Amino acid sequence: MGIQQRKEREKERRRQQILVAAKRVFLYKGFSRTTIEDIANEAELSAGTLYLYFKNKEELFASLSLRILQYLVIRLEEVKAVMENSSNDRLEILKSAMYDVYDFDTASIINMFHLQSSEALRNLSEQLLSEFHELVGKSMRVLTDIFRDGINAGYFINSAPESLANTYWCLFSGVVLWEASKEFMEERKIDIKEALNFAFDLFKRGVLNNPVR
Amino acid sequence: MGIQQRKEREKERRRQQILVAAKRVFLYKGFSRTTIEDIANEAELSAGTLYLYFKNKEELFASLSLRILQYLVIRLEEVKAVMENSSNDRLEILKSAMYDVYDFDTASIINMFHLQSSEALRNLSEQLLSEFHELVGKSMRVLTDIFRDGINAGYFINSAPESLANTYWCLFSGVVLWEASKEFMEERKIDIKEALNFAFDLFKRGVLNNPVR
Amino acid sequence: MGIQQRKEREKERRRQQILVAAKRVFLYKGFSRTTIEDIANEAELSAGTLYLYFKNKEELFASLSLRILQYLVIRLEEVKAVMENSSNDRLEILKSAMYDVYDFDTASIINMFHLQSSEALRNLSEQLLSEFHELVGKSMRVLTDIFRDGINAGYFINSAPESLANTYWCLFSGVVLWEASKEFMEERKIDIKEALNFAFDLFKRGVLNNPVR
Amino acid sequence: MGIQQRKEREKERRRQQILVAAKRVFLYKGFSRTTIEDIANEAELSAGTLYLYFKNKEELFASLSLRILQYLVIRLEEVKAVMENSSNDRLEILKSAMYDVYDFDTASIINMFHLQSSEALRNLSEQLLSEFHELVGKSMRVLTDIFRDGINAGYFINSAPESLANTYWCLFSGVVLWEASKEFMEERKIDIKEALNFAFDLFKRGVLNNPVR
DNA sequence: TATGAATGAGTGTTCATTCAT
DNA sequence: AATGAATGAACACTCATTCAT
Repeated sequence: MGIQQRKEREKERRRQQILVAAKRVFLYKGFSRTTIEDIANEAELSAGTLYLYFKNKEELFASLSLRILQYLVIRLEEVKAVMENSSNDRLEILKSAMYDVYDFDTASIINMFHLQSSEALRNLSEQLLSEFHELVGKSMRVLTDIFRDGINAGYFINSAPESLANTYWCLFSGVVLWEASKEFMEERKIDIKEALNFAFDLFKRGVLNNPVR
Repeated sequence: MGIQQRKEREKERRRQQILVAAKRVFLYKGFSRTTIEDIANEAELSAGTLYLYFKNKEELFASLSLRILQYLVIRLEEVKAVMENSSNDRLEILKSAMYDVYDFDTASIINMFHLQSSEALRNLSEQLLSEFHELVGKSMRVLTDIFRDGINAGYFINSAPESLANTYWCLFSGVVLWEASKEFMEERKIDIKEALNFAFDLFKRGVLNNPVR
Repeated sequence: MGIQQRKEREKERRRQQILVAAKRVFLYKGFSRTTIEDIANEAELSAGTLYLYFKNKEELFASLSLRILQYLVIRLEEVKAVMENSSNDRLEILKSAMYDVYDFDTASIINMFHLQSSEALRNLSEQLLSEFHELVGKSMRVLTDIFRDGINAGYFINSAPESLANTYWCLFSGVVLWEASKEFMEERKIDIKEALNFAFDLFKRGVLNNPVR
Repeated sequence: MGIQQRKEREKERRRQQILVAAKRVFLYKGFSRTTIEDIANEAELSAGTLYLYFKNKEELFASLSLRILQYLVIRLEEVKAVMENSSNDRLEILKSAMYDVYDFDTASIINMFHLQSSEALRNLSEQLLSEFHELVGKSMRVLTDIFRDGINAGYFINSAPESLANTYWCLFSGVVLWEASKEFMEERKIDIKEALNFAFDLFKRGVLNNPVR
């Protein structure tokens, strides 16, 4: 039925409309200080309507983070797959994947790291927390595989791949959070990519086995 | 006035007592979910009493972060001073200073990065925010000086010292937040120092000009 | 108009379908806790549709009670009529009528007494309240007639027939409510009839003029 | 400490003040339709204050019912004790105890029967429900003992004492609820005692073994 | 100085009812 | 006639903050 499909599409569009609004408000105000009313206003809907699409505020927030994490996992798996047939600079491929994810939904990346690094995590239901944990774990495992492969291929220094993955992740989240925080404190637009670029290059210098110097 | 002084001392001691309690609770529950009552209970005082020592919840929280930042600035300045007369491994000196700060008040370091990286920052008054900003800025400037000195001395790769300082800071905060978050998610005690060590060593490999390999 | 009539019939059937569903849900959840959505689900209709058949939730609830009361009045009038030509045991006839009513729609009887005995009454519109009052009044008047007749015929003790009717009604509602409440509290099926039987027999002993003992 | 005691007394007085207000409002509006604000207004306090004395609305409501039930149990146990040494008319003693309870707190008796007979019961927490159930059970057991004793002493007809107790309780609650309901529907003051008196007398006629007629 | 009772503003969530399709 | 998305009013409950004692 065409009608059926149109309804589906509209329902999905409405969901997106709410997610977009939520993303903006959460980014600006953080989880606790954002009210359902705020989001409803931003989405030009009534507060009650939000509950037709999301069980509660927490799930609305988590949806955003989960979505970006899902995308991250997908991109990382692609990187892993590509790498096996490639002699290209592995860290460049990885970096460009991270940028993809970052560009895909910048606000959500920041929100996600806020969620990960903050008390908001303590507000999540058991269920959502474990979904979150699961996805983060998945990302870390794939990232570890990528680094393991690079070590085995002799490109990277001989070290624990888990630790490399861990450090890479920390660097990424650290830069994103810190630059976002500067953006807020100094009230000016900041180019996070530049800082990411510098950090990743430094990381590369540290991890490559026989850098051409 | 002996009496005057004793009173002062007692007042200061009471302030500390509250700060210690607050630190514990904030670490455990985060800013939003911590109630004044929680802290009062932990400090074995009544809620009203807290307001005799701190203007509000926010200031109480910020005090902790400001204190650790003040200590950080002091230690960084020492590092800077020492470095000028030293041919020792500069990054080892810096690292050991960072560990000092970390050990000095672990809970507050984590709280401070939570504050920096999260919505809590948006709760601060103009006044506190600028104090916070000021101290962070100071730290970054001294850190930048340290790296600039290292570059000039030819130890570090030729690059923008601000960017090195920035990356160093991001790495530090990234590791601390991520490990603290893992501790929460996986409900197990995690050795943050180990992760920090790995990360700093990698950073060192990346930043040294002529590493012995 | 055959079409007209068919439409009428269908409309009435739909109304019944809703009433049946509502009865079940109200019995299980009580008035306040029952949502229109609950009833709609039970009736396999949408929430909006219910408003095509009933002005609001309250009227839907009252309809059930009014229907059972109407049936009660009819049966009581039959009893009254029968009695005038009968020398049978009057209280047995009455009791069997009460059982009829009880069996006719047990859920509604309980709902009706809940309505009568509880706050729900305070929710009714002026209009519905007076309809309800009217029907209850009618029942009581017929019941009073029945007892008056029994007194005049010398079967019952000489006393105010209104009081006998009143007590009879209280006993009936008291037993029904109490047994239904036990059913809920003790989470087991209870035979209300047994308790009713005992109560009515005791009442009979009390009211008969020359009981055979 | 006198101060300590005074505080205790004031605290208790405040609790009573709230209970009195709550009782009035609940009686007038029923549980669901009564808002915390209503009670706060009636008690001339702010809504928040109520939560310093009662965990929630439900517990506030239940407190009233539990209190009257506790009193009922006490009075019934006295009746049971007295009866063993008495040849007085047992049902008169019982009746006068019931009147005592009724007079002790009429509003609460009615509220309690509303609670027992209505959906409000479904709102209670597991904990409160079982307390309620426990007290009601206790009352019924003592009442049963009283009737058993009367049967054994040959005063009452030979029948199941549980059933007598049950019927007595149903009659009591039925009369109270019905008269209270009439009071509401007909908007006039009604003498519940008169109806109770008639009902109890009829019950007595029914239950006595060798009534003087 | 310390208390803790009281406040009242704030917020997530529910749900009866409406109405465009 | 039927739908179900949208509304918005309502409400229980929390908690930072104040202030009389």
